[in-house]
Amino acid sequence: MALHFFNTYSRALEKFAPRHPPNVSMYTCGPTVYSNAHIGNFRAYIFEDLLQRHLEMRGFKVHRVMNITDVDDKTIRGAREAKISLNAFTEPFKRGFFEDLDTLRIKRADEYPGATEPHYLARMIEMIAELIKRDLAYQAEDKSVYFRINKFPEYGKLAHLNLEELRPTGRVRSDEYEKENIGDFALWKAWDEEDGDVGWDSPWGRGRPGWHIECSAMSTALLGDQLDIHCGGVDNIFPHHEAEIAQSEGVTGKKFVRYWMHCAHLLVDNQKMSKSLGNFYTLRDVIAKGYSGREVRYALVRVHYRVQLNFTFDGMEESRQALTRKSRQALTRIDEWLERLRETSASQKARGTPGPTDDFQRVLDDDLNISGALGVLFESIRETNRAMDANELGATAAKAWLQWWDEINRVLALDAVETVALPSEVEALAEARRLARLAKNWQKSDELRSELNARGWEVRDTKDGQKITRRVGPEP
RNA sequence: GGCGGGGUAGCCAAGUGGUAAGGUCGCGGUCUGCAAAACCGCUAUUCGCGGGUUCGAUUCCCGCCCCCGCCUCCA
Repeated sequence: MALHFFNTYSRALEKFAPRHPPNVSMYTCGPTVYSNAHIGNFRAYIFEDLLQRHLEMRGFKVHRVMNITDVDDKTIRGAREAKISLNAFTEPFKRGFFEDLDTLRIKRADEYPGATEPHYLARMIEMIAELIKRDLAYQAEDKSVYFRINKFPEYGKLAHLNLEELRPTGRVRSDEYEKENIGDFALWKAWDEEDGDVGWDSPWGRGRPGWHIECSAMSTALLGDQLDIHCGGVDNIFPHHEAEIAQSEGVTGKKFVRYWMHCAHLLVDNQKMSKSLGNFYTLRDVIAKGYSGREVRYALVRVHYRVQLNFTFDGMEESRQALTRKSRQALTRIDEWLERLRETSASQKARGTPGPTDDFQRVLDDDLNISGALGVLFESIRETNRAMDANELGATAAKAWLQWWDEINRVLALDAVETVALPSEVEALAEARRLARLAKNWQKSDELRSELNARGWEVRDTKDGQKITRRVGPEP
């Protein structure tokens, strides 16, 4: 099966064909920097990371943009409460966001435009002016500028919503009488007292951009009028992405996005995360409980992106076990396997056994079927381990498997961190234990093993002697 | 009410019109001085429920039940 993705717009699996192969333009909705991002946010970013990495493995050259929303109600409120400037308020969260991306081994996008950058504000204003010129937007009595959805018949197509049947949910501000239609959304929000010193001048007076227009402006500025892929969480489908289509196509007259891809929500203990339920976790919260970024990455990537993922700490334990097989072992199941493969590849063994296939990649081609792909990985590990146990894996095959791992790991990014060097006192204890074992002094040997354990090191005896590894804790 | 996603072993989770990947947990075994790792074996006659189509359905169709999410600025 060739590469296929599920397109939210058509609600169907479609063969992937970018406009200008091998180039792929990809826009992903980024964070609003008013706090540290939570694990639900990262589920989306990891899905996008998997998507980018798989595309790259398949030979595409991905140009990816992720916006940073650094002005909105929440950032303004936060800055006001902290009595600091908007920029001073958002800056630490921006920095924290990039640190978190590194923790999770998420590849950097090519650009991270910010909504308050003058260049993009200018473009937003330009787009809004064009929409007004085309009668697709109007300035209301409250001085804000709104998009006129009645003039854009396509509005609602992405979400498959019949706008007449929308229920009021109480989340619509009742004071927005000024709008012609309840569904009209703000392109430019007129300044009010709550905004304090946050605001920019525009042809419609002082104010700030609406959330949706920022994405339309930055995506088209950096990627052109037509994008290959646009991603986000399902909650962005409506109204955010619907609005983006209306604004962008309203200005350019061209089809905005070819493939819309949305990931399902992450649940915690089967409920949506919320602070009041006490099931709200930032990435930092989970790391603070002793899990490594790699373990969190695995836990968030292992379930297909269109299925809701239920996050639990039992699931975190399971992820740890899947990677390491033994919770206190630092050497992972995968590393152990790689080490054996390296030894085998350096040997003179010439016996032929089947080498790797491209099953992993083929399974991912089917709308990023990660569970199937991981199944291929674990089966491969078991089969090659079995062959090595039986002394039946040749050096050439071992080399091929190592190469295979390098390839799939460019997508998974699940390799362990570098092995740390043994401190001298650990080295000394290990040497003493080696000598005790040589003398078959098992009591002494076990005492020394306990001593090493107590110092945070794990000892395993293999036919090649003892192996000392650091116990798993937070990633160094 | 509308729009989505899902109900597969204790738990997590793929998948196919021909009779259930993988992970985790548990038990037994090979190996080991003991452990660990690795490997082997066992653990769903069955895929929410009821009909239908079919030689055959978990997979297709119809109806129903349950869970979760979205419905105007939450990834």
